[in-house]
Amino acid sequence: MATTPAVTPAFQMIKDFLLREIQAGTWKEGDAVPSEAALAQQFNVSRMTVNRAVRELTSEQILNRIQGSGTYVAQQKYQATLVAIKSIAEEVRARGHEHRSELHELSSIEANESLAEKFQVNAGHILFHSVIVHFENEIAIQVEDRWVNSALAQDYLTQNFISKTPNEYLMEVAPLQGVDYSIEAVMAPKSIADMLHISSKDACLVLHRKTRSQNQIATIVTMWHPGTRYQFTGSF
Amino acid sequence: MATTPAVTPAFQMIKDFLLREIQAGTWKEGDAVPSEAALAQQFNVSRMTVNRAVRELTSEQILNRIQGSGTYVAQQKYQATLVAIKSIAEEVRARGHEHRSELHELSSIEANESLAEKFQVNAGHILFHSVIVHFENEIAIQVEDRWVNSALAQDYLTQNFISKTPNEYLMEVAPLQGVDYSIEAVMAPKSIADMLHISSKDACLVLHRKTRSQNQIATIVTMWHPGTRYQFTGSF
DNA sequence: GAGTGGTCTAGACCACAAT
DNA sequence: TTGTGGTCTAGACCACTCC
Repeated sequence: MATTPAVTPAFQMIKDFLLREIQAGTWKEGDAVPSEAALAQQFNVSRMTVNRAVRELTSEQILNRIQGSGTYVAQQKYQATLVAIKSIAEEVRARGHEHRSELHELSSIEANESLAEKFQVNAGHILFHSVIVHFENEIAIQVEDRWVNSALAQDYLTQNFISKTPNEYLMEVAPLQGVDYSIEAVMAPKSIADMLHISSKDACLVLHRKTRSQNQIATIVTMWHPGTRYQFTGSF
Repeated sequence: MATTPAVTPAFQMIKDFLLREIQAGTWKEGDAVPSEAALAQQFNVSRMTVNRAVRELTSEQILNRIQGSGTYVAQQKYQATLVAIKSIAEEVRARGHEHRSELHELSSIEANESLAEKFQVNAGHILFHSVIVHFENEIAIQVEDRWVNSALAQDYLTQNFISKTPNEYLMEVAPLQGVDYSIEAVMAPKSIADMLHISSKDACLVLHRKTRSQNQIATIVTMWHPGTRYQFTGSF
């Protein structure tokens, strides 16, 4: 399944190259990437081959092209879909509000059977666990209960989650491959209700999310939101 | 050769042609469309130009290509994203369960100011209103409270919503242009709780959705789900 | 005017499917 | 073996942007 074809087409190699360099930060959002002519020379292929690579990346919204001007790295697409990979801190700040977080737990633990199964690792595999409460203008809006695969984020424990959220840190060290999620409404358990400063009879909007990176399960997160003051929105 | 002063590029004309013929039913799902060589001859263009048209339609999931075999019309595929435009009936049946619905209200009404604003129409504009409860294996899973723009679905009131859900009907008469949605968790109001056969203290997962079609607001729907037995899931 | 992307050609060789 | 798609070339002309 994961076997690479014996021969990768030239246009694909160019796409891979561009994606790699963008990921590596060689060109940042808004920067111009090399012209078709330059890439054609660099890869020793015809311009049409480069054109295909760049055109496809453009249709994938990785690049923007402006005729007569050049090709540029597109703005990172704020996850179009509902389940924002975008950090909650960013979201709050985007609304012009103040974001603050409280770290309630940060630990390392050997996976028991249940966790090991969820992460598709062996029992005993080291996992990191953090519990953080996020505030918007001093009002609690999210409890983030996160499990992290140590194989993908060795120094998770030494992070300072007050200035940089786990999301922001993990996006850096483990490029996202895919996401599974589910959303449900439940009554808040006492522990969660306390952290959110709501009654345990109140409805919570709960987002479960599992992210994959480098063909492993990277994180499993449960986010609890007070139903009365939080909602997911989106459009397409 | 004679450079075409084409306002529309040749590859785009070929895409349009194929889309039109598929829409018209010339080729149905699974049917083979003409080969690249045949299209090149028909449009008097080079094979590469046809290739681009067909390749793009393939990446748009309109067509499937099988090397050595041919190009085929793909299966119509519905919204992959979370907020399924897919009807709940279809979803339930896909799980191998029985779907049943109860019509609790079906009426025509002149928009008051609030509704008129939401629909971006004048006050007094005719709107249709339906309230339907959906059951999965005789367990209530959704209350669907729907407002419909009469301009886009004149015969909404004469539909038999037991055999065909509003969703299914509307998808036919008003091709979807876009969707806005939000999801929240709330305590069930008494009227909703009764229809779902839950306690009014229970958490409900509520999906608000506004669809656009033909540059108008087509429908505004609120879907109430018992939090304990319903969740949204997805991946990307 | 130089540089960029947008499009197109008329061939070519290959891998794969159907026969 | 024939027909199909998959890829690629080495040019070309055009529209547009930027200097």
